[in-house]
Amino acid sequence: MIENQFYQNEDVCAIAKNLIGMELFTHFDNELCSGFIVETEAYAGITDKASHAFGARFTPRTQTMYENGGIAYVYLCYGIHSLFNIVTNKRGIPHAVLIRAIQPNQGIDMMSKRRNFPKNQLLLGNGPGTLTKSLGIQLKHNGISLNSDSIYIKKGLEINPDEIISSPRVGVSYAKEDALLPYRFRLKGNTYCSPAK
DNA sequence: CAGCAGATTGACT
DNA sequence: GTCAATCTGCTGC
Repeated sequence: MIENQFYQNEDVCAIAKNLIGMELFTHFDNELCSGFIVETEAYAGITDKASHAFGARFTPRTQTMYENGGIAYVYLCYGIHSLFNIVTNKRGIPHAVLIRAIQPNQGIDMMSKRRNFPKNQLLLGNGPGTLTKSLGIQLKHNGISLNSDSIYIKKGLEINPDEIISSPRVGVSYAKEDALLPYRFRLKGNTYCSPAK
């Protein structure tokens, strides 16, 4: 089990990187499912324009991000898709790591069932909206502890730091401000990563 | 209070 | 490649 101290580190990017290769478990309705995290994205709260907490915005929806690290932040995007985030840092600092893709490991039958048996298993976890559906994560799990019986994370694959690719959203001079925006981390050569945008 | 954009996905042209 | 589905929260009237 991962200690709360890990989640409450102030370096959200380091956490996003360390989460690569870890195994995410869900235990709902007596069904155990898990997958290795192969792609994450760090959201550095108030300095990240893409974050809902940019500019220290505080709404009923985002208040979960302001809690202590180590809980889940499940957000409904476009009214349809649940996005699963891991809240990091300490209370009052809205940092989070979005899980963008997983590689299914345990309970694949159950995940397939939830997704209505897709032909390709890659589809089970190759996007932030699809992995939540496969694992059974729903809006009502917003704010749940990541050390609970329902959702928890363990050390999974041993990852060589060389195998983790980080991709800043931009790398050019015309957008200095945006150069600090979301850091994406992915497992090199892993086919389960989400579609690049 | 009406209108719009967005951390997305999947079905259809 | 294009577009609808559909919710939250911001902006402007």
